[in-house]
Amino acid sequence: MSNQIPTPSLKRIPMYYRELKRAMENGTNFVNSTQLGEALGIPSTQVRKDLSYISEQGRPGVGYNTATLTNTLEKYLGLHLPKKAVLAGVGNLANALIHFPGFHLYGIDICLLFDNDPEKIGKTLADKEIHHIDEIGLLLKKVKVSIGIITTPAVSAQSVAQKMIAGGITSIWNFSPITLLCPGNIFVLNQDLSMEMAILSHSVINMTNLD
Amino acid sequence: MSNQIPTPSLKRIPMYYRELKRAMENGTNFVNSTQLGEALGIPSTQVRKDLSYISEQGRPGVGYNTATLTNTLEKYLGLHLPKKAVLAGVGNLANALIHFPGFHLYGIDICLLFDNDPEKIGKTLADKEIHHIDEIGLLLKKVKVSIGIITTPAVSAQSVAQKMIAGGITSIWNFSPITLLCPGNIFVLNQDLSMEMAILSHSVINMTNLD
DNA sequence: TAGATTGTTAATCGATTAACAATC
DNA sequence: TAGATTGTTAATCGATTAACAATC
Repeated sequence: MSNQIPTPSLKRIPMYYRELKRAMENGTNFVNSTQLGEALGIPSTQVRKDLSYISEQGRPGVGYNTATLTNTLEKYLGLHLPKKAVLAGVGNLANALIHFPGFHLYGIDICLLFDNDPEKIGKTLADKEIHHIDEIGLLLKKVKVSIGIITTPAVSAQSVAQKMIAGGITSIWNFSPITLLCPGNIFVLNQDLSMEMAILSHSVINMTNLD
Repeated sequence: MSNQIPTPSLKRIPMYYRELKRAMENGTNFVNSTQLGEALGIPSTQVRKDLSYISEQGRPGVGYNTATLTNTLEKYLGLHLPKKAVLAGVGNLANALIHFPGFHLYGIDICLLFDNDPEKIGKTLADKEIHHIDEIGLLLKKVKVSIGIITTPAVSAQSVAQKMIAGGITSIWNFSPITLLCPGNIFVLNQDLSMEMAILSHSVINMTNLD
């Protein structure tokens, strides 16, 4: 029963959530599928369809109660639950991520940092000590961590992933430019920014090519 | 004729390119669709289908010439052409992006930085001066820039986008947590990391829920 | 009640994939 | 020639959307 929501729909749920939070801030008590859709560039039918996978809380003639729906989506996405993460590869990207307010807002706590550069071991970033990657197994025995963030160069990524998985991590956010080979029960979210950059490049070419 | 490649296929092209570059480094002269597919977790039929939108360079019984195909994809994505970009919102994320090697490798040059914080104006990041956002129109008259990168907070993003568009920018990489309202001829690539974070959170919940 | 909007069915649209003739 | 792999057709699968009865 748990997973018959289509992947494209699932990926839109966070957008609805983001928009609902904004509606909350504006003091809007009810939103309808047309309003949500227009704010996000999505047809209202699709909004209703997507939400129907999760809730049944819309009121015909009225719309969705902002607070109730926000809460439902928050629960569905698990944002209300505290989740621990570790990060490996302490470079500029790691620095940006660790200061990113989103983690805290979405219930994710980056509690451990790792690197393999002797220069960095023992130093801190955002008040968190940087450990040697070889210590990850030992340290993960002490805390239950579900999320691993990989911001290492390509060459280290696969071995880091394996160490994380050995330590009990089940979800990986992979910023490195490599396809990780992982067991099927591990959730891998790939985020190689170069891939997006290439699409951006393509868009520039095609802009000038036509219309 | 130019755009009948399906969006999902287009999004996979950069992955093929990345993998081909790796094959080049390994000195592999030919790759076949099965190899490419296995490296990326994609069925070989889909690899051939995707590539067929762009090239017709595979040789039955042999596969694809690594160098030739790399070159074809590079051209298709426009990576070989120099492209100029500006960035608005000089925070931690901007710092990570500007030091990201990908831009250079993919032919993108971030040539101008903008912010609205008086503290930052006149200072430099990676040897580039930070200008006030209000100067963007003036400065864009001097250089032809096609890409705008928005790493500002949500509240400034829409107005920044408008200024970029007024300055002749046609492709926007939007890291801010807001849906930009832009004319239809502007290409917008949204990259709110919170959206991915929410999916990651959801994966953690569903991991523990079942199997 | 009249008007508005939901949730869902069925039709449409589009992407994936199996299968195989063509060809190196 | 025999074996391997392409490019493409047609079948399948899955997502989007139009339409509308149900309902607030």
